Amino acid sequence: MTVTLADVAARARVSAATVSRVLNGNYPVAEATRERVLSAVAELDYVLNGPASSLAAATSDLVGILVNDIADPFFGIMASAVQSEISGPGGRAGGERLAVVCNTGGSPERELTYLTLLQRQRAAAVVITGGAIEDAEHAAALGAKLRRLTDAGTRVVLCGRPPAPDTGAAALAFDNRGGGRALTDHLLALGHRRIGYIAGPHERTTTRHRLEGHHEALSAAGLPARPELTVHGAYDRASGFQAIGELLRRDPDLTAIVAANDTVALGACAALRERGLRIPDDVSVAGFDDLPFSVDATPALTTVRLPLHDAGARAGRIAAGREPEPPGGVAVVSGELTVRDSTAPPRG
Amino acid sequence: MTVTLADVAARARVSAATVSRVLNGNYPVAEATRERVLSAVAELDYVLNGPASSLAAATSDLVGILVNDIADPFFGIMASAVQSEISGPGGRAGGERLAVVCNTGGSPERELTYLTLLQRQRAAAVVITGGAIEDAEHAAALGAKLRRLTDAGTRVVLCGRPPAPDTGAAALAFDNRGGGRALTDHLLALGHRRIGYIAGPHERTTTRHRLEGHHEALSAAGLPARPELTVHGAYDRASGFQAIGELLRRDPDLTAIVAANDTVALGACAALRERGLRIPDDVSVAGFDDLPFSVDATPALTTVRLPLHDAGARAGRIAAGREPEPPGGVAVVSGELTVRDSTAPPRG
DNA sequence: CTGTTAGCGCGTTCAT
DNA sequence: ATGAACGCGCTAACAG
Repeated sequence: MTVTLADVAARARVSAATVSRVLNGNYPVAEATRERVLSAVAELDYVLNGPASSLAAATSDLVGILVNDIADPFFGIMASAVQSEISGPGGRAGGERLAVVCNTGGSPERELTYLTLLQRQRAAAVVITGGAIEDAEHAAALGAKLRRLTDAGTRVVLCGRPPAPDTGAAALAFDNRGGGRALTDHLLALGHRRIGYIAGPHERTTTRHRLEGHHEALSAAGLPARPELTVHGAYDRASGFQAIGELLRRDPDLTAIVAANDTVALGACAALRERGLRIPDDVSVAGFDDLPFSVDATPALTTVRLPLHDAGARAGRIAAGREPEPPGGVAVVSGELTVRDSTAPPRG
Repeated sequence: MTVTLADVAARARVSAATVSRVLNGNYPVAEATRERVLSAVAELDYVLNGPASSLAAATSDLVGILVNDIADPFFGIMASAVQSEISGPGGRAGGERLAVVCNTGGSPERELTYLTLLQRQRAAAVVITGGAIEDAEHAAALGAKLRRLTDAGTRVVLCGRPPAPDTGAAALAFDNRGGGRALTDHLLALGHRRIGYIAGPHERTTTRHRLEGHHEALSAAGLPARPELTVHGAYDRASGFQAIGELLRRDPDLTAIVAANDTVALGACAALRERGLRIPDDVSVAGFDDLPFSVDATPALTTVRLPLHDAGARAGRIAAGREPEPPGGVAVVSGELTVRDSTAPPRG
């Protein structure tokens, strides 16, 4: 029925082992036989059996990518970059590696489930994107799982997430704290003193670090902490939209809003506009990430640019073994304050 | 070294076959032994060997998703939806299926390469998103490849692409022509007569169909064809930005612009603003797709809403065998004209 | 440089 | 309801 290695071997009048060697290109094979094999492959329209190959070799060409949601450009950009860099030397026949994208929805359970599924597939590597969930129990379970993966030879790279010590995983961590601080420093320098903060979900490192940066800036400026000016919500547009109502109720004289990310910021902008408030004349707004649409918002959004593509590409290369891990297994990736038109000095 | 079925069997004092049956849940197993097996699995921290399982069963739990670029929300949204629907009954141990996302970059060669790679993996199904490339040679090669896949038992679903007759592939085709026509009809009804069109790349069904809809509307209104008012470019922001310069040079008195999609439209808006033209006062602009950011553009973008999530979800269910194929293997998915603030009657 | 020999770990008959 | 035996298709020693 289906063509196998043996069929190709027979056609090319060599042994199956030789065909395998030609296909994987790892052993020296005489040019003449090589060509004979390749034409037999072409003539029979032979396609290697991946599962059989992976079984025998005890490793696959699959690279897992864990994301919260691939529909969110924040993750889409990283996943795309990872995918573009994972193929190359080291892979099986042809060096092509396949990206298995797993939407965790930010759920700890699904994160673990997908890691088990990737372990089952004997994935060559796993890239985990996005911030971590700060829950001791989950952290322990995740750490154990990562260790089992790395022990089994799966390369694990954390992209945009703090290091996981003693797991064997490499980490490219975003400097969310520094970015958060730079953003609030910018608003402070413009003269803002009443700043509302729309934070992400509780218990996520990304949320906490960005918020800590905000607080650092405030306290460095000698401003008192005003916890009532921080509201939490999801990393989505609706959250930003709703938060404006709450924040304005708590302090109608806010002159600036910092959002957890650009998507939230856009929701906030929409809510402000709906109330007849002008940006940045009445209220300044800042985001985080610098997603592609942020430059096209009106006014163009002040934000912190995260090199999502570059970080993803590097994670992909590390996952593919094409680039060494960063020294100590950890590299910090900085964001860059990107001032545009949505922030300006407060009125008066 | 690594725990195998046999180890679990020994621990549970049953045969390997029984363990397999428990894990796959396809055969009746006594409740008592079932529990014994499951606790042995837990105690030994056993993880099924996917490649071995796939080899023996001659099928895998992998579902391929071909996209132009997963970083583009147009594809990200569909891929996310596919992914959310592919798990469930019919899959191996646990029913969990994994999504293999392949960025083709719109290249015919990579499209074929990835299909071969998925064939190699014995993928359970393949979902191909986005428009097709109109090249006879490639169409033939692709058709042959699809037929080989379906013959081998891989379910193939085209999502947002016209049917591929005689390949065994199901198709959910977007009504790009109807959407394109509705959009231009809308502009015509507003009174526009000089309409520029920024089309996508040549040789793509999506480009051609949207453009044909545009021409249908013009000719139904008795307007002469003005080929010089159509420029082609990529489906990206830069293309829209550049096209404005070209179109305005060809006719400085254009009152409306139709873009290949929302991303292109945003680039066009930026270029218009840069020239001091106001939208929609001086020039109306319309997009296509209704991506999430389009409602937040200022002014909010008039566009044709494509149910990307729903279409992807349906494609996922069909791929997973959880929903029957549409009658005749083809379903047309309509877009919905969504009028917002970027279009208005021309001045004067 | 090439052939021979063993498995890789699991699913699936066929018995019982 | 359970076990024994075989084979899925390939890679990796080991010879030569």
